[in-house]
Amino acid sequence: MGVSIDDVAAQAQVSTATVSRALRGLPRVSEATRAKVLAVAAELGYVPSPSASGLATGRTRTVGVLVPFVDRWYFGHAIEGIDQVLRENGYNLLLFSLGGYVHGQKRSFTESMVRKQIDGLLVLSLGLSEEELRQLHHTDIPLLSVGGPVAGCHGVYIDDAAAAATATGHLIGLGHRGVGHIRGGIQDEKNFKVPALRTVAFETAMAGAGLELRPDWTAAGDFTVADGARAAVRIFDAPGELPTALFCGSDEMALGAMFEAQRRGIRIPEELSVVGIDDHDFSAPAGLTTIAQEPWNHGRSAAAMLLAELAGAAGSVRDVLMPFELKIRHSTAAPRS
Amino acid sequence: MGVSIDDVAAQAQVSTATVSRALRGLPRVSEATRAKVLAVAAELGYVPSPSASGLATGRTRTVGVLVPFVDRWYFGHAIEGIDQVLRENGYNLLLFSLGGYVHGQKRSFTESMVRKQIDGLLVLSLGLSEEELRQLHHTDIPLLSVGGPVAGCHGVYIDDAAAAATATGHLIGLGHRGVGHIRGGIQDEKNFKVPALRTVAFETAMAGAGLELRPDWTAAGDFTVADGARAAVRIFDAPGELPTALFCGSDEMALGAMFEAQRRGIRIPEELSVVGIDDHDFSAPAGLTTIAQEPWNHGRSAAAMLLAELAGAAGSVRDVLMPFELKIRHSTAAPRS
DNA sequence: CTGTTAGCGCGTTCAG
DNA sequence: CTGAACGCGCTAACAG
Repeated sequence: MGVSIDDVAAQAQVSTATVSRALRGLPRVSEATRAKVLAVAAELGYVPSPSASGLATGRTRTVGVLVPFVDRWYFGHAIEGIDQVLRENGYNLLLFSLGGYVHGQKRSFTESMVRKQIDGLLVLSLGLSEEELRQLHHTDIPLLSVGGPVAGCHGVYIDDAAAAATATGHLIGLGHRGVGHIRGGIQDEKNFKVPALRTVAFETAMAGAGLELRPDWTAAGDFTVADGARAAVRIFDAPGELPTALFCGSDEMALGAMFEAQRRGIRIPEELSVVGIDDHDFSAPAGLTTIAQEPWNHGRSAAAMLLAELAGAAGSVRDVLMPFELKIRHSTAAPRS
Repeated sequence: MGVSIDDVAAQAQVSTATVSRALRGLPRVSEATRAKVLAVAAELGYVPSPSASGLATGRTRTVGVLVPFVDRWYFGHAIEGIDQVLRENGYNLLLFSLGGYVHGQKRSFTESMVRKQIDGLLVLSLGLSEEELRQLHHTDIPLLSVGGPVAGCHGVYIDDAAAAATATGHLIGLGHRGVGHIRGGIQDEKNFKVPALRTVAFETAMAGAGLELRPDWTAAGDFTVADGARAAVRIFDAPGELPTALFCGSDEMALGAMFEAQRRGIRIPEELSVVGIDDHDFSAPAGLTTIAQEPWNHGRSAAAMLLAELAGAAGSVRDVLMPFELKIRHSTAAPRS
């Protein structure tokens, strides 16, 4: 079954040490014998055992990716980007998903899951508890966050406050004065700061323009379409006049609000402008104005930095701010009157 | 740094063999010494090295998951389900994504990626080439497909033909006679049969009802919203009358078509009924009538079977048909006149 | 019930 | 430039 390095060595009539050196492109091997070894290895279909080389070197050529969900827009795309550069460099991707809160039970992530299994870890938009963070740092493997700031480690993400401010500014610039808000973070996941950053930036922008924050025009959701629709219901059902615009903490929630508006015959953008953040795959087809970010590039960038660090370039892992861009489509316009 | 089994053995004043037995819950260890070992291990924060035990046992407690994309509805949810049961059983999940066709270059999946790294493999809705399949079987690790039939190995998925027939039947039962079709599979991925199964079932159902298949009412997409919208453009732009209903190969395409219809002021369901397959997260909020399937359960079921097989229950891996259900919402109704 | 002894397959000194 | 020998950390077979 398993053809090992000894088989190759025997067949090539050299020692296992030479095979090892030849196959890994190390110097101190004559071109002749290297060619010979390569040929024999290929012929025998030899592939080194990761377990064995892992044991010998202490490195697994595997990086862990910790995510709260894999089935959400940002994470799916980020993982895709990470996978690309990992694979390009011969690294494996070990996935750890917390799967939201299955059955209300939080699945915890512990050092033991990581111990000696991975060379580095990418943490996606996830607030780790102090305890978990401490354990992780204790293992001394390189750590990097993607999608949002995580206390105690560097990360790659967009400036969420600036993004939210831009979106809000777009609405205000259009002339809107009654702006509602569907914010994220209803679940209040520990240390996950993105929803709060966007919320605060919105409120600051509104205050800066001298506009009122109306509680009855504010609702929270957990970043999903369904929650966006539910939040919209609460705002639309509030007594009195409706806002002329809605700032949503994520495109999914914005889209949910649009569905609800459509259900009620509220015309967009004539009666209501809606803006989100993300540039979800559905946003362009739906004509949603939004702040675009590219999670796959966040993933690529983060993975590249982590690999550089693993390759020995200490200090490669640092904070990186990714670009975002306002994409004006058909869901926003100047208010009616 | 790494506290090894020897450290535990020394500290507990027993042999490494005893430590190994105690920690793995094997018999032939007195409760007293087992407790002692457990205590010491906990105190020292000992965690076995996967590489070492992998080398010794030949098993990695890791299963590979091969997907065409991770950032698509079906796959993201299926992976989530797989991850759950794997984690519950102490297994790791090694992810291999083909990432669609990055830069037009197909990333190939080879035996070497798997060699000695995983104990089993779950292939998600992916047509492997004959060559790849042969290589994989050659490694003799258990193989199981999820989401669609793959020649040469068992799988868990829904009866796509029946699902498509049910959706089509719903339209016909409502009285529609002019039914358009947005089908999947434009990319024609090798061996990926799901789009074709749904397409054929639709055409058979139409023929069975004595209804005409009009080429100008047919368009193809690759299962995404954007493509659904594009396909709808082609159908809506066709000269002559429009169909009164549209059967779509996936919810994403159905949703794309709905966006395009809305853009043109075509009212749903008054002027056009739309039905899809999947029950995508956006479908309920959008009011889309569809055939619901639950990919996370497909993943859970497949992972469970694979684990049973790995646990020694030969024959555990077999074909399983998962349920689907017609969910009537607001996108379908009887035709106007 | 427990300890001793071999490897598992590969990387890595250190001689030559 | 090459080979022999040891060790990585753990499990498995065999004694005791």
